Order: sequence, then structure tokens, then C-alpha cells
Amino acid sequence: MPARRITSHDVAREAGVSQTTVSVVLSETPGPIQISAATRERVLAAAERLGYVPNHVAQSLRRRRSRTITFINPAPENPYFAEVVAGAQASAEQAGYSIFVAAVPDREQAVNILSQLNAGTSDGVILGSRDEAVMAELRHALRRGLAAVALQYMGEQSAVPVVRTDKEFGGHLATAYLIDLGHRRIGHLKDAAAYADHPGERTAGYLRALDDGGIDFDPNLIVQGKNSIAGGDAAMRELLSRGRPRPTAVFAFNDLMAIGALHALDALGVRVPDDIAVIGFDGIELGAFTNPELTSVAQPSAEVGRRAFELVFDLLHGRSTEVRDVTLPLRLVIRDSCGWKAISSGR
Amino acid sequence: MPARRITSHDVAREAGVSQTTVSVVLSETPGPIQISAATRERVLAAAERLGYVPNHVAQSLRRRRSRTITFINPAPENPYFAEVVAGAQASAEQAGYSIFVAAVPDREQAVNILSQLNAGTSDGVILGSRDEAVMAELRHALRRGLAAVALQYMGEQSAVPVVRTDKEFGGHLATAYLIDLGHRRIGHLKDAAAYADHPGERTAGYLRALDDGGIDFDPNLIVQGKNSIAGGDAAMRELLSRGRPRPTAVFAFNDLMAIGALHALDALGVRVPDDIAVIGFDGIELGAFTNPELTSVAQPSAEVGRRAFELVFDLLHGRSTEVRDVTLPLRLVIRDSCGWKAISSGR
DNA sequence: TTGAAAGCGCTAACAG
DNA sequence: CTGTTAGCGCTTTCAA
Repeated sequence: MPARRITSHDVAREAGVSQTTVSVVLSETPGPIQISAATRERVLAAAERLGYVPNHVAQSLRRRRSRTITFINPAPENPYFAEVVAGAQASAEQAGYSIFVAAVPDREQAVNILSQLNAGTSDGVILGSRDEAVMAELRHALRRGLAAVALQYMGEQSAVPVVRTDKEFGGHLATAYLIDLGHRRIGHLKDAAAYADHPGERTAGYLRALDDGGIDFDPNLIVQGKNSIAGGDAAMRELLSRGRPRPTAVFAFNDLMAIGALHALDALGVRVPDDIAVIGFDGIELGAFTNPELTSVAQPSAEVGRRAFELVFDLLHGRSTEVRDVTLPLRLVIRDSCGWKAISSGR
Repeated sequence: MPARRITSHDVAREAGVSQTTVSVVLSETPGPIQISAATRERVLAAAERLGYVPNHVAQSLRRRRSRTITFINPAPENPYFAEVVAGAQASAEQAGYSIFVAAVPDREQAVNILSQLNAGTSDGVILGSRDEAVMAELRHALRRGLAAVALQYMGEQSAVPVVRTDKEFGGHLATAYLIDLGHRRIGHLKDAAAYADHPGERTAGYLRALDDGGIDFDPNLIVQGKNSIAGGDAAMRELLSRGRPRPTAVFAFNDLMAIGALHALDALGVRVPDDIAVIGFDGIELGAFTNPELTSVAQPSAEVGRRAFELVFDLLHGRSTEVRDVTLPLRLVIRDSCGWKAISSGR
């Protein structure tokens, strides 16, 4: 352990001013306080000379604000969340905030973290998980004064602002596209629904599109799997093992599962898109480089992160209690895994 | 803003004891302090009743320790780093520490973050970047009392402990494997070397293996590209455009670039591994699900993270200045992208 | 076995 | 325009 820490007192002594002046100069407090240019220069020079760095912890304690937001990431291995986090971080940085990412795959941990979140370390939370138990804990935290935003939450009207995309619409978009391409036996890979409080919106969209297309729903065509690449691989194998006639197209819960499906299909010698079309959900960057390239319903991931941060920021600054619920558009990204046929997208 | 925060004073009042007692009970201070079981019970009950959560910021200020480590991640989009971070986090959690991940793709930002880092926010750093400028700043931070560990740093003997793998050996391992498989025209996709202070170790290994195999080095067979999937795609196309005879195998800088290469090859109608073999580096999980599955030199990513954390932890607790330099083993993961032939691996 | 008091480094009234 | 003062909520001697 080296030399004692340099504090604002040291800088004050070095510059021949009071410690208050140092604080005022360095934190650029707006207020009515005025410091002469000469003094400011001296302080800045002294701080520079001493290599002074303000103690962030002391600042936080005094200000009762840490300028840090916690992002609870329920699936750190999913590039989609990495993209959302990146968007939030970019936006936070501009506002002088930091985003602390807590990788929290399971529910107990999430509840735990939330319950500790009033420890002054964080001014707010962005919650990626949609679990009801977790949401309940979030409402507690809210009551204790935390600023919070949930992602994709669909529960009953809550006090929690939400950033979402219309996944039911997305499921419909994907399935309708497949129907448009001429498919009538369309399989669906669904997640195991760890957060199954609300039965899959994507699946609801799939069902509605089938209905719109006058196609009878065959329960044999839906298989539930783990939300991961390996899970998609396994689910696809399961689907194929269900016997003939097999589906000519598959709508996967997300790109991760779609990539797994692509792998299973390749391993089994089933050609994509010739023998079977595959469509994913999320539109992660990786999808542009799979073999074949993945067609997907893309979410504006970075934008989701950005808006989420902006919402907590506004909450923190008492701005606009108006827009507490942001819905962002989805769009169809057509690549190779469904064969070729461009159609209009949108919403 | 709701009700005032609950402090240890509130708990003390509720329990009819002094605030000191509350602190002693709740922080389980070891020392010579003794609290009767009865008092302890009352304090615990009162805290529970009030929903008291200790203010972490105040604790940090007083203890001069935040139990937080910053991980500087130079490539957040690379799953390899996500795996390293996950390893560090798992290990940190057990020790009661948090890992704060700063996504810092560029050098200026890294320097910036490091320069602000004695702010009491962080007790230490794990540095993923290998840039010299960044390392210089790290040494400053060290002098300010920060515990630091660098990943893969190869510079002259520094005061900074390092966790590394022998990438030169890895490059040799990959290339020798290709030679073993009968290849003699072996291309190499190399990164653009943003951190080019030390010219590629992997490339050095490649060259040495060529030499060992009695193969003349053809500079035409090395192409430099951006360290990303798209970069690998572009580099592969560049390599193929250099005319005949084209290589029968390619060693990519890492799995990300290898995946890009796989994509380019597929797009160009070149079959892998029949027409050309591809080997990557890092051994990311995704490699098990590409088409074809990727053969790679695997790094023990989670282990790298774990050891890095353990090193800063030891530093923080004044333990063993002995092992300041950990080298972890690499191993060949044989999948499909080079065709089939098992050989022994190791080191 | 418990409590009083000092102070971590900083900000924000309020005086001057 | 600048300095004095009073804490933020907690840990930690030291004394009772």
C-alpha cells in the first residue's frame, strides 16, 4: 500500500484556497457560486500536479446519488442482451452515468440483488427479467425510492415503466412471412418458459397467423426447448423425430435457438432453406454470418437499451411521468434461411 | 421520492441499543467485541422489521474498501471475453466481491477510465486490453494503491501480475495440426493489431510450425483483417482473391474471425473442410454450433477470469507476492472444420 | 458487554 | 468571490 490518498484538502493547501473552493471548481457546481478565473486556474493546476482524483464514494454518500444504474441481465450469454446493454451504456455515458451489469440467470439471485439495491450503490435499475416474483421485489424497491424500468414486462398495469416491443406482432410477422412463402406445415420452437407467467406472445402471434392463413393448428408442430443454442438444436431434433410429414418451415423463439436449429439440420443432412425454412427472432448481428444467413424478426436492441436508460434518467430527474410505456418497432430482416422472396415489413 | 432511508440509527432506536451495537452485530466484526446473544437477537429482529439494508456507500467510505473490482473489457462483442468475465464474476461472488464491467473498445476511453479509478469506487482492476498506453496508465493507478492484474500482457517485466496463455504455442499447435493433416499451403488470418506493441504471438507460432514442417513461408498467404466476424469474412475473401494456387487450410486469429471466414467460404461456394480447412482460436462455445463445427485452439476462458480475480484478491489481502504470473494451458478442440484426424494435444 | 466520539472525503447552506 | 460549518451513514478505537 503506497502513499496516502490525495484529497481535496491537499489540493486546497497546494493551491492556497479553501477546500470548498476546490470542490466547487472541480465539480463545476452550477448554482450561484462564482469563482474567479485566476483561482480556478490555480486549483486546476494544483489538482493536476498532485494527480488528484475525487473520491467517488464520498461524493455519492454526500450527494445521495451514485450516478450508477444496475442492469439486471437474465441471459448474459445471449448476444441480444449484450446489444441492449451496449445501447444503454452508450446513452448513460453521455449523461455521465455508469451502467453496472449484474449477470443474473436465476430468479433467486435477481430477487436478492434487488433487495440489496437500496444500499446507495445504485440510483436505479433496468430489469431484463420478466419473472413475476422478481417484479414483485422490484415494486418494493420502487417504493423505497429506486428508479426502475422493466424490459418487455407484460403484467397487469404496474407502476413500473416499461420498454417493450410487440412480440405477438413479431410472431405473427414471422409466421405470416412463412405462409406468404407458401408454407403450410410450419413448426414452432418455443422456449421452456422459465418466466412463463405470461404464455408466449410470440406463440400467440404464430397461432393467429396460422388462423389468418386458414391453416389448422397441429400441436405436434410445437416443441418446447431450452432458450439457448443447444436448446434449439435439441428442440429441432425433437421436432424432426415426430415423424412425417415434417414441417417445411420453422419459427424459432429467438436467434439463439434458430442457430441451434440450423446446426441440427445441417448435422441431419436437411438442407436450409431448400428442405426447410428457418426464421428467428431478435435480429442479432451474428445472424448475418451463419450458414445460411438467418432471416429474423429484428428488435431494435440498442434502441431498447437507450430508451430504458432514458426512462430511468427521467425518473431520477423528476421529468415527465407521462410516457411510462414505450413500444418500439419490430422489423423483418430477410436473409437466406427462408429462401428468397421480399415482402414489405413494418410496424 | 418516498420515505427517508432507514439507517442503523433507526434500527438502534427500535432495538433500544446504541448504533455501534447495531453495526457490530450486522457486520459480524470479528475482533474482541462481544455481544450477548439476547442483544444480537433484538438487533437482528429490529433490522428485519424495519427492512434495514446497510448503506454500502457509507461502508465503503469508512472502510476504504468497496469490494468491487473493475473489469476493463476491450471487446464486449467477443464471446470469449464474456466467458472470461463470467469466470471472474463467479469467483468474485463467492468472495463477496462484485465485478463492474466497463466495455471499453478504444484506447482513449480505457486510459480515461483507469485515470479515474482510484475514485474509491473500485479496489482493483482486471485489464483485458494489452495496449502499452493503457498499461502505462495502469501503472499510475497501481501507484495510487489499486490492485491490478493484466490479461495476456507480454511487455517487459512489469510490477503488474499477469494471467496468460501461451499464444505462440497455440499458434504452433494449430498450424502443426494442419501440417499433420497433410496441408502445406496454409493461410493465416491475422488481426489488424490495434494493440500491435507486440507483433502477433500466434503468428510467430504459425511461422515456427511452418519452419518445423520444412515449409517455405509465403507472405502472400497472410492477410491482416479487423478482429471481428465481418473482418474475418473480408480477410478470407481477400486471401482467396490473391490467386492460385490457393491455400488448402487457414489458421484464423480467433474464432470470431474464423466464423467470418466460414461465412465467406460458404458464400463463395468453397466447401469446408473438403476444399479448405479452417481452424480458429479461443474455443468459444458458439464454435460447437457453426456449420461446419469449428476446430479451434481453446483457451480456458472461465479459468482465466477466475485466476485473474484470485490474483487481485490476493493482492488486496496482502497474500503471496510470489506467483505474479500465471500461465494457463491451451488445448486443441477438434471438431469438423479441418476434417477428421485426432492427434494428441496438450500443454 | 456496551456506548460515546471521531472521522472517512466530500457537498451545500450560509456567512462574510 | 471565498471560507466556515455541518453533516451523508457507517466503522472503530477507547473508555465505561
